[in-house]
Amino acid sequence: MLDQYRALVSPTSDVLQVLAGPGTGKTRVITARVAYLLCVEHLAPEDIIVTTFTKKAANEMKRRLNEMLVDYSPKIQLNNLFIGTFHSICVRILRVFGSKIELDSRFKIADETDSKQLIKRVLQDKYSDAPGASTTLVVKVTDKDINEYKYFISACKSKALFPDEVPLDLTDKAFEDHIYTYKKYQHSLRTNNLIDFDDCLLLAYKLLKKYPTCLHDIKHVLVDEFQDTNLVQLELMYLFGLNSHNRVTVVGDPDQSIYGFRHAEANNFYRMENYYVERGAKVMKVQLDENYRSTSNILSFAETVIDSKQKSKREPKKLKSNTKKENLPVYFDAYVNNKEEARRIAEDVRTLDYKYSDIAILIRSAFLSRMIEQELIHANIPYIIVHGRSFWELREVKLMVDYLRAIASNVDWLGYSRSMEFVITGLGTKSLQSIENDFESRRGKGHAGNVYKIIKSIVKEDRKGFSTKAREGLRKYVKTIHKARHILKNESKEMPKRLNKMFDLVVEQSNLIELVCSKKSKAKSEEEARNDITENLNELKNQLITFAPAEQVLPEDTDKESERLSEESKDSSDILTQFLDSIYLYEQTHYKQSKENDNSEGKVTITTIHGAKGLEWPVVFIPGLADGIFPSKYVLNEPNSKKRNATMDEECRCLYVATTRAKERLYLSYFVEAESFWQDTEKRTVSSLIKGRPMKLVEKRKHSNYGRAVGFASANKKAADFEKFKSRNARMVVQAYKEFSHIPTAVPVVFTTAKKRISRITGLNPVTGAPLNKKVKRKRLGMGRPMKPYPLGK
DNA sequence: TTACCCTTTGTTTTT
DNA sequence: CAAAGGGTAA
Repeated sequence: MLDQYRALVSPTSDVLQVLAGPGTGKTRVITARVAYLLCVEHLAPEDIIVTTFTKKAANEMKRRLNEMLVDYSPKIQLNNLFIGTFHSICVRILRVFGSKIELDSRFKIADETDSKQLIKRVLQDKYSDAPGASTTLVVKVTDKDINEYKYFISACKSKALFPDEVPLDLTDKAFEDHIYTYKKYQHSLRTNNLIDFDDCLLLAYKLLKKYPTCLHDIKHVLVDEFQDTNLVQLELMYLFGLNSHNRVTVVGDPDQSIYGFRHAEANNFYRMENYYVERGAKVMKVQLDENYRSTSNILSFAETVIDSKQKSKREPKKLKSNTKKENLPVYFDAYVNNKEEARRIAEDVRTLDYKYSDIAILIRSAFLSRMIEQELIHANIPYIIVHGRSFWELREVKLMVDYLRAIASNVDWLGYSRSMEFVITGLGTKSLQSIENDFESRRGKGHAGNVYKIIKSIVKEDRKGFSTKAREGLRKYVKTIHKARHILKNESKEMPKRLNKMFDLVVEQSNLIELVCSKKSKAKSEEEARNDITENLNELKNQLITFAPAEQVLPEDTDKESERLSEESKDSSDILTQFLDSIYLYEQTHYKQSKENDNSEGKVTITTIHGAKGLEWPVVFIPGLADGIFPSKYVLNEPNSKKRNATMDEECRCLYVATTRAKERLYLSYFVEAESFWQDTEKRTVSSLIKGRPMKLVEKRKHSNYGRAVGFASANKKAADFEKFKSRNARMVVQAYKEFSHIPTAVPVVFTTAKKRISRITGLNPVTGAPLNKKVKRKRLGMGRPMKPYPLGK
């Protein structure tokens, strides 16, 4: 408590670093500090920048501030507080001042799919432009290539390096090639008037470096979760604080740094200290180590997870537990397979004397939720699952968002091309290519370029080179866009109503539901697929019409701006643009709930560990503690030992974060074998994160219903017979042929999935032999994103 | 040039 | 199971 107070009133003219272990009241300190700045130092809300890790954290902080200040000084306009993620703050700055660095302020944010698509295109062009390349031979660009370049580019951007500034790496033979690709990629982003995630930061950095006075009013900068900042973000923090004589407060915990894969560097704590000391500023450090959250058993266990290697590198820190709860042991269990594990968790959840909302299941990877959901449903336990991105990557949702992009912009080629390709039959690769060439050549000649106009003229002039079908489709497409824009401008109605009408029109005119339905697999009945799609679209519509744009307004750039904004009806396109921004900045969260009914018991939470950051529950389950899962197989298979050690340390910290979410009860477990439809089963061993740790605090439970894998031995024997066949399909066919020989079936000539084949030939269920007409009810399980959700272009 | 059928292949974490 | 890639018929 004393430490918290010291942090709070530390002189605001000094730089302040708060090193706050888990559960030590970090959020409380940073919120109180903001309140202090507002009330005691009388700073205006709009003169304070607060960066948080997520939008949710920002809202939570606003809520707490409001609570604190509502009686004391209700006049303070909290809505003017400059608060949000680094990304969203930077986007807001760029929308206003972007023109100073030749950025069209109507830019859109490119998501992962967009940027991969563009990189793919750049690579393809590079290969076909190469001397001696055959014009007919299409070079295959693999996903692996794309990811490699993407990673390289992202790493550069995270270090605030533009293509010309990347230091020459003589050890890297492909260096020039990488830089070339980086350059070309930037160029193609600009052509589409897109900026990618990293650009949000990089371009804001470029802008502020050149014109630091854009933010001349800022009097204090606060950064939460500082351990997860990367180099650009650090540089941005310096720039934000430039006009306030380095009045900066950062809060974080190096032990909880789990975003290294995003180029975050906990080292920033030291970098920052040196930077300010060199500039003659005084750097105050406050360490919080009194834990108000967890029992001492949980804390001691957590410390053993992170202990050994990492601790020697930094100042020792020992958390002291300050809670009066009963000090229960940490439980650790092994199960035969993931189904048994999930079943046991469900049983525990049901029998524990806690509200469901007090219980969380934290998983390393999203796909692990599937089995757990299944068993929770089976046990009739309500749950809520925090979807990261999967909802936004559903086909129908992405498609609709692409439509919205096309409506909001005339130059968003990716939005146009993807929605057109999907919706218009008869319009294929070549037709799209010719439109794109047209667009790019016009853009090159100094014109702004306008996809909308181009397709409109194709329709009007009956341009050659397109089939009748394609032209008819285009005509309808243009009409839909036109009508949608018209509805948005109709000022006699309120905005939500306009949006609603516009949305319905697009869905209806594009025949979107039927189209998506026909391309979905036939595993579900058609009616059900249609219901799913409609439901998802309704969810999207709901998000759109209830969307409230951020209120914080930056002072307008008085230089020139706004002439071109005036031609487009500002508010309607603005709201779409802002909505799209919020989607691409991951500010829109989507929850999936097991059931509508809201009993007082609440719901169990399922989330990834990364998504659990900053949260706490009385009861926490951490399943899947087996090598290959947690730590993930990518870490274990990393050939470069230096990298492997670094990522392994990060896995340790990840488990540290997970365990310290628990207040009273902590259940750890793992399984030997996973049940999965398509993956060959593989035996697993205890996670090396656990193995070898002092386990005196841990208790293994004796179960009455320790599960068994059914028919495991015989399955193995059979599988051995099929070894000689190379493909899995071949194995399946042979296996099915043997196993289902009681069903009258022909020897499969073509290798189709065996079960599909048999059911098609016999009209019988391949497993039971029963006639095939019962429709099985199924729910979409799992919060993992749909695997590769959307066509990545040709 | 596009549509369609078949085969192969595939799960980290996220602003 | 779900989606991408490859081949071929129309």
